Amino acid sequence: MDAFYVACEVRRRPELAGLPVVVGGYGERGVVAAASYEARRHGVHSAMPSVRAQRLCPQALFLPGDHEWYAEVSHEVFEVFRSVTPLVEGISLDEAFLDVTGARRRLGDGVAIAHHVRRRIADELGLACSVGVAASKFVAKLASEAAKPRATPTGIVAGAGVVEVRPGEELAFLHPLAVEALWGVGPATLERLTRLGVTTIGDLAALPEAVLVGAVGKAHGHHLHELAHARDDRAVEPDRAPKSVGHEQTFTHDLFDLDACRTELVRMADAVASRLRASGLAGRTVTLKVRFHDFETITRSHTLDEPADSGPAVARAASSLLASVDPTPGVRLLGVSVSNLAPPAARQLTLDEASHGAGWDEASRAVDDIRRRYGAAAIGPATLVERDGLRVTRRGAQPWGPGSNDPPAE
DNA sequence: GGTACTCACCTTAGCTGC
DNA sequence: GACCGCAGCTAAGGTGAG
Repeated sequence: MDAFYVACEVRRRPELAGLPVVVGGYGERGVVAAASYEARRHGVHSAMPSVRAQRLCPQALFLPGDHEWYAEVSHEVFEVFRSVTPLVEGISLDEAFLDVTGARRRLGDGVAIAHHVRRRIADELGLACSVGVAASKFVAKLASEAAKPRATPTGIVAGAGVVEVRPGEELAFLHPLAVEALWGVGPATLERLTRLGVTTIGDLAALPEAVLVGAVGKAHGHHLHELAHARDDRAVEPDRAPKSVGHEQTFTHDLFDLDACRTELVRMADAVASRLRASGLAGRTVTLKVRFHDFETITRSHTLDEPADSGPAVARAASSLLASVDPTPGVRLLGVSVSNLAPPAARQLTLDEASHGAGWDEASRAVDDIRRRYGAAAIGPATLVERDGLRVTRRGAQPWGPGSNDPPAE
C-alpha cells in the first residue's frame, strides 16, 4: 500500500488529500510512522524523529495515529487479497505476498491479476497500492518498490503501479540496484559491504561467497549471496504462528527508581498476558528489556518451568529480572516480551505456585470477559490503581513514542 | 543531538548431559 | 578422574523490516 497510514487518514478525512501529512508520535521522543508524498518532498520519511520532520516541513499536519482504524482498513484490504487467492502471507498491516499460481486460470496472468487487485482496492476501498510481479518473493518485493510513486524536491513522480520481472530477467533487474535495497542489508551490513567495495547488487553477486561469509557471518552471507544471484525459493506461507509477544514503551521522562519501573512492568505484563490469552497461547521465556538514558540497551531473560499466560506470572518473572538492574542512570524504555510460545498447559498447581499467585487462570478469564464487555481500561492490576489511577496499555495505544496522542493544535 | 514499537532471526558464549 | 566432542538448551546481544 502507498503511504498506508496517511491514506487511511485521508479516506476518513478527504480534505487532507494533497496536503503534507505526517502520522506518528509527536512528543520530543516521537518518530514518524508515515508521511504523505507531499511531506516526503521536503525530506520527511518514516522512522525520522518527529522534531526533525517538523523542522524540515513546518507546514505539515501532524496526526497522532490510530492503530485500530488502520487495522480495520487493513482487514478490508486483506479480504480483497483473499478473494483472489487463499495463499496470502501478510508482512505487516499494509504489505503481503500473494501466491496467485492457482488463480491464473480464473483471472489471467500475474500482471492481469495485479491490475485486478489494484483496481478493486482503488474502487472498493479508495486506496492506492503498488504491485510487483515475479517468480520469487524478494524479487516481487523489489519490483513493488519500483512500482511506487516517488517524491522529489521538484514534485511527485507517479509510479507504474505494476512492475513485472519475468523469469530470466531477474539478474538484469537486480544488479543495477543499490545493495541496501536487498532485504537483510541494514546500516550495519551496508557498512561492512561498503568496506569491501560493494555498492550494487551486481557487485555483491561478483563477490565470492567465502568473502561475504567472512564479512557478515555464515547464515547471513550465504543468504545474501543467494539473493544476489536471484535464488530464492521461499514459499508464500499463509499461516505463520507468532514466536513472541511483547510490549515496550519509551517514557516521556526517564524513570530513576525500581518501584516506578516495577509499576510500568506490571502494566506491560498485564497487556502482554492479555494478548497471549487472546491468541490462545502461553510462553515459557520472559524477557525484560531496559534502555537507559544514554541509549545503552540490555536484555535479561528467564525461562520458566511452565508456560505462563497470566499477568501476575509474567509480571513476577519480569520483576525478578528487574531486581538485578540499576535504574539510577535513568531508564527511558522498558519492555516485556514472552517467547518460547505454546498452548497453555493444563496442569495441577504446585504448592509454591498456589502460594505465589500462579493460579490465575480463572481470574484471567474473568478479566478478559470484563474487558470484552466494557473495554480495556475497565479492569487492571491493583498496583496501577493504587499508584496512579488505572491505565491499561492497549496494543497500539502509544504506537510511535510518548506524546503520540497529544498532537499540536491544527 | 537525536533516535518508536513489534517481531523475526542470527551469533556467541556458557552450561549440562552423554 | 580428567578430558574431548557433540547436541541441546539458555542467556545476552545484535541486526533488520515495516
